[in-house]
Amino acid sequence: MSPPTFRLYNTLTHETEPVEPIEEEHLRFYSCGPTVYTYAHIGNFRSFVTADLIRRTAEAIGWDVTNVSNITDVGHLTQDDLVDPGGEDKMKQALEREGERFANIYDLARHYTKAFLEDWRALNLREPEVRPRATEHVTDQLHAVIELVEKGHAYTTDQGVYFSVESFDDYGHLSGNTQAQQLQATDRDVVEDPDKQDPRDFALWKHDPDHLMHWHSPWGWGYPGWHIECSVMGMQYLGDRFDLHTGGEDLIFPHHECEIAQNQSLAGHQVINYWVHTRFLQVEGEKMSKSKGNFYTVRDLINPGPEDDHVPAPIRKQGGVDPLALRYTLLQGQYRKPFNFTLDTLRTAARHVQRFQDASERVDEAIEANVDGPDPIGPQLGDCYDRMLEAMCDDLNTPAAAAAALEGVKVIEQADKLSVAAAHSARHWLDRTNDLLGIVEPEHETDASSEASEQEVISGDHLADSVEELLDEREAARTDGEYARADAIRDTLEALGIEVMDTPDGTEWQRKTEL
RNA sequence: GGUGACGUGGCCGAGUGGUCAGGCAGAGGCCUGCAAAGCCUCCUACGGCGGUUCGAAUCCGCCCGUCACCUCCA
Repeated sequence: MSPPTFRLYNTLTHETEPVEPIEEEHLRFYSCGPTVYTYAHIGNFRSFVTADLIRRTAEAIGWDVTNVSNITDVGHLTQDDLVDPGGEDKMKQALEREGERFANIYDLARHYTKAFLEDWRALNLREPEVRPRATEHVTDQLHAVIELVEKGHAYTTDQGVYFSVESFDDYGHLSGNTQAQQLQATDRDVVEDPDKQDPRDFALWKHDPDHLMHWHSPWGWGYPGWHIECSVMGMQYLGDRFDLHTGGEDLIFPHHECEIAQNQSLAGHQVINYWVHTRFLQVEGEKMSKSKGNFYTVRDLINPGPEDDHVPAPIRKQGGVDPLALRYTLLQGQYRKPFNFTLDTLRTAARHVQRFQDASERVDEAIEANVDGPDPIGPQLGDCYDRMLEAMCDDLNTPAAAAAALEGVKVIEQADKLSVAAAHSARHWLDRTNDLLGIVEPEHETDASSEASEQEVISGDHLADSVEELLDEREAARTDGEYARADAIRDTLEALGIEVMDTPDGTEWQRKTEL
């Protein structure tokens, strides 16, 4: 069977289109990464998950993938175009807020970069081929700015270098913000540079020798504008024609609009064919914000500290959720639709992820047991996989793909006995499902997770001894028909957070999930 | 005001002209000493008003509503 056609919604054309890579069967794309001035939140990661799913889907249909995903570690102004009287930027603000923790702005950026990469791996995101840092490409950015000036697309003032929007006819194509009056000076500039020629013009370089990060340039000491880094790093690693660019919906304007203007002015032609944008998520029906108490970083949910009291108590009590449950939750909504992140969805996701893991264990045991027999489930699982892939190729329809995956795991659960042949089919399906959706098992070994699991094993063992003792006692009571005593023991265990289940194969127990 | 996305059962969420989504919650049943888990069954919706059609959740128009961007934000 030939693989389905991979289709994605292209913001540039407002249509869902077949993805046709410039190089046959080789998708090359750029993903806008984070500014590393704080911990990334679950909304940030919704966007990175989209990029990851594009990669996985492309790989699943047999394509090669080259992905560039940047780290923005330059402190840009809090207002894009503003020469702030106080010279504040996000990273400087963060440094002032947390001054004692970091020796300087580079320290701060390093810390949050490291944290970001840990979260990235925890959520089973595959590594990009290139992960460039903005600070390591400032010279390249300078060259690009010089070239834009030379080509007549930019001009200098005392305060910096600006891109001349008038020099680029197609400005506004991506966002629809074509009318100049939409960008009134009062809207865009809090402090106007009197020498700016058009209110729509945006900064390529800021003259500011006092900025915490500054570099030498033909226009004196200063730092680059926000938009130029992505243009430069994208074209440096992917060339002046590549396939696709991803980011959050807020980046459509101004960031990507400006990036297109820069790219095409530098290259002289269209550089990127497809633009894919992920919608913001809401939390419990509201915009995520610290003041509403519904603002979650990734680490809030997977590894909350005792003092993180904005994290719901059930999550804190059980020491955080499985990162894959968080990932699975994010798959419950298609990237282009509004998505309401709720505790309820997270709870359900945790249960479903557990089912995949249980099925995976059962399959491994069946392979070990090596019992001869027929394989009645192989074809069903193959069909499930086809539907998953079809759904993913249809503009990353993750809810439909997840539904098909759930059907597959059900097929494995319901199989009475797993012959070794059936188990191999199941193993194959689970592996391919994990390749496509990343929801079965972690693909990275992280220090944090191995430490945590080690601890869990230790405390688990300790707990297990006392639980087993109580269960033996209960079993004895049950055999003697002393059900009142047996139930009392069960109540005791329940109070300890242990759930008891009597199965045909004997009594089993597990930690009750608090969610 | 400009631009864009979206509006499906108690909740989440598939579905682009005529047969089923799926999940969660809820109800009943099987199983169980009783539970739990699991399994089976049930709950049949498409914002409103027009239009096209033999037939519309699905196409068209208008209206209403939600969200987002237009200042940094994924």
